[in-house]
Amino acid sequence: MSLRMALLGVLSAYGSASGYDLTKGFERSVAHAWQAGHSQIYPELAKMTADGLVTVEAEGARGRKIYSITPEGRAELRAWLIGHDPTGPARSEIALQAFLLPLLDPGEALAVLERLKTYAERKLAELEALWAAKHASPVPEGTSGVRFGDLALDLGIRHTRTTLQWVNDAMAQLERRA
Amino acid sequence: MSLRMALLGVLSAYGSASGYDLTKGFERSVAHAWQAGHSQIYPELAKMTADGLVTVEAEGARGRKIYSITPEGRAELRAWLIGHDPTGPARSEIALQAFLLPLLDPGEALAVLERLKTYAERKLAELEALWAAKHASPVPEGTSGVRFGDLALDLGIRHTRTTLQWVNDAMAQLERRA
DNA sequence: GATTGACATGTCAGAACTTACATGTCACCT
DNA sequence: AGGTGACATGTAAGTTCTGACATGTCAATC
Repeated sequence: MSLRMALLGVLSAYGSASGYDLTKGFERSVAHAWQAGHSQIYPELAKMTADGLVTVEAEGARGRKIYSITPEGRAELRAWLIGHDPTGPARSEIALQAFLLPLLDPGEALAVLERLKTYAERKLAELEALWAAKHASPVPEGTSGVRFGDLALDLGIRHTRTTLQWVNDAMAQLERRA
Repeated sequence: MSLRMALLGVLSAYGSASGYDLTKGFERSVAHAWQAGHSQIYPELAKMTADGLVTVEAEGARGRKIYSITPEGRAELRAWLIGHDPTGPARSEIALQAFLLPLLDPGEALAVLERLKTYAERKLAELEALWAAKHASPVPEGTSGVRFGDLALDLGIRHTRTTLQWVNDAMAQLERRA
């Protein structure tokens, strides 16, 4: 269901887009909130068309199909946003490795943490670059006067910063014991 | 693969356990890092037995099967921890709703944020209770001198606090505009 | 003696997801 | 004219995950 809502949402923000656009859009903007490859997106768009949530507005060059959201699609999205109780992320390999870390001796554990740190630093840089790029050029605003995706991006940046701080503290703690 | 590693890890920490124990253990301790229900755990244990990573050490009352990790299992787990590049969480309904929030008008958006806040508060209370419970009674330490799962739990608590702070700031921002 | 509820293990259908395969268009460069 | 690479859409096989169904044991309560 969530993939559906993500697609409806991005389509709603873009006005109209092709499956290809949506795939790229996912890579760029929604990636930190929801991931999906084209092999998941194309079939889902077909199903959503069958369900009347989106329509093929036009067919462009190179077989390009331009989708747009229907009133039913808009209604479904609204209902989900307002009525659905969301859950936080259920699976994180980082958290899992953190969980299992005490199985290793301090030297090895430190090496694993070092890698987690690299990961977090790279990710933070990516997200901050995205933020900077977004705020350099004007972007459509939503009904609430907030730029589209800004809240989620902010959340992603904060989470990544928290991870980074955690990894630093964990390393310091381990070094104290070694 | 990650489910496998989570099971090997918990088994390694517990010494030995049944599928039922592992299911409960997942609910209690690893839930914030990796989730799995019994319908996933039982078949996976069977496969792991076939692959020689765990063995049925004994069969207890009520058809209870007690598993323990084999040297091969231990090796596999170590190799994964040391060699596998982990990824952060890929999907979060919370982040997705945050992303889509600008589709709603300020009043509705505020209501959604209110719900996210409740979610984060409840989760934080849960995790902190878990922490308190763990630190009230002695728990086996790992090789690195750190209590099992403490690092991951700490990470979970920090992430939840970050989410809570974010939601408060987002609400304040929206209220300023309304 | 019957019922309730935690203990305990499984299967199955369907949904969601990943990875690889497959095909073709169009613009630009050499 | 040929090659490269971004554009563009799909399919298929296999894995993972969810939610529901199914079955039986044992201890304690009523």
